[in-house]
Amino acid sequence: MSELHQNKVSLPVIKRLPKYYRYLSEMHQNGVVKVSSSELARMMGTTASQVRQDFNCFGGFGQQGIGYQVDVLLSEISKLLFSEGDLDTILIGTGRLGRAISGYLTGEARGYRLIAAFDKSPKEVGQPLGGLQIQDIASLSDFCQEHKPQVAVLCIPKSSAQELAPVLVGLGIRNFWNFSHYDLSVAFEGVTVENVHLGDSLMSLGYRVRNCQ
Amino acid sequence: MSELHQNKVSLPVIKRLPKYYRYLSEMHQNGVVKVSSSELARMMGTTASQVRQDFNCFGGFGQQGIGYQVDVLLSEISKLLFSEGDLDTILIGTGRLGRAISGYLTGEARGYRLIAAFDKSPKEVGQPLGGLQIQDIASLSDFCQEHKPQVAVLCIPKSSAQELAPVLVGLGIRNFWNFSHYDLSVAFEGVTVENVHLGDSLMSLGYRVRNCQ
DNA sequence: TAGATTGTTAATCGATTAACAATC
DNA sequence: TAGATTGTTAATCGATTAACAATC
Repeated sequence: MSELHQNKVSLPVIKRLPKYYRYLSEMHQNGVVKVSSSELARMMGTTASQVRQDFNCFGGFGQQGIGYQVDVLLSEISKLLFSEGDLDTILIGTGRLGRAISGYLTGEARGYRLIAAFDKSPKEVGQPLGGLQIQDIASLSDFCQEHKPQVAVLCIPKSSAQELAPVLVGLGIRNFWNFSHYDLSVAFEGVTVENVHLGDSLMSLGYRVRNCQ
Repeated sequence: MSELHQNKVSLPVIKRLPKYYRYLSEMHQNGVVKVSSSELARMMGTTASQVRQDFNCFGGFGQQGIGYQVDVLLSEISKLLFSEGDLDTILIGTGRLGRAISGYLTGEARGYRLIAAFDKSPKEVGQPLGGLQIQDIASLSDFCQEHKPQVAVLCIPKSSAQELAPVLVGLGIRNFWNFSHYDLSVAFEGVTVENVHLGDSLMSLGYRVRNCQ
């Protein structure tokens, strides 16, 4: 039963896939061949039930009585995460954070191709950034019409994001890695947004530290 | 009924507090005086029920029949998030990401005081970083014994995090803002960890883009 | 075959949403 | 008072965990 019956996978499951990928990659590198749901659960700090339920969202990856083959599991999850080639991606905002993220995208990340970076500051425009040349935000429209990027990474302040979001959506971009503190998903329907709200993250840590939770 | 009866607040609620804080700050700046749970819910893309349930984890912030006063709500939530002064914080790892985060901590973030930055590279050690001088990781132990930092920010690779985590925990640090791909919470009990796994975030976005969810 | 472990259904748990009495 | 809106209890929904038949 190895075909995918991935009708509608819940967000909690999707969010766990990368963690499975990390642990399985490591095991694979260490030459581990076989793993059971309970071993994997113990390593990852979860339950065997959850591991099996999660994998069964995508079809049967294991062998009853035996367990899971690490390479099979890894390649199936890789297919889910990275299939169909790299995603053409543009970066908006080349400040400190934008530059760090650009390095991450080009260097370590898998499944994405950074094809352009934009900034509105004349100081930034024309500067090199990881093999690319930073472009003026004014040329965004032309660029998108020509290259049809699939993903935009927003490393800009809230106010700029609020301004730019309708433009980007209007240009056909439907997927966002959003570092701005503007809530894209509240304003736009049918758009896929992965938020990295550093401020929120830090505040919720602060709450837990101060209130001992 | 304005006293806090905050026995044990669930993580989903805690994670929503920063978002309330953001929206209420903006309203406050715009001179909005009063808001109802349904207005706030509509703005934030949630439900009035959830807003009221959330606020009632901390006690009654509103007035029946009237609504909530923006300034009361904002100051109550600020108390929850930022009370008891700034948290002494150290940064481990001063690469691209570490530098971006350091700027964020010193510049924009509220409730934290960055008191030291460490790196193991001799190239980094001694360099200035936002008013501080980067220290050698070898002096971490002495520094912590003297200054008792409460929070460590980990901007280092997985392997370094794996090595350093027991050291940091041994030195009494119990709170982590973790950008490394090492799962601290799996290995250590009784430790508060806020993860920012950029790789995981990007992969889960990739899944949704590729599988149209 | 017996033991192990999956795939899958059922039970539990917790979070969200709805309902409504309290009250401004 | 009547209308509005909270605080809080009850109902629903969904995710996690447990149980167990299928099967290697």
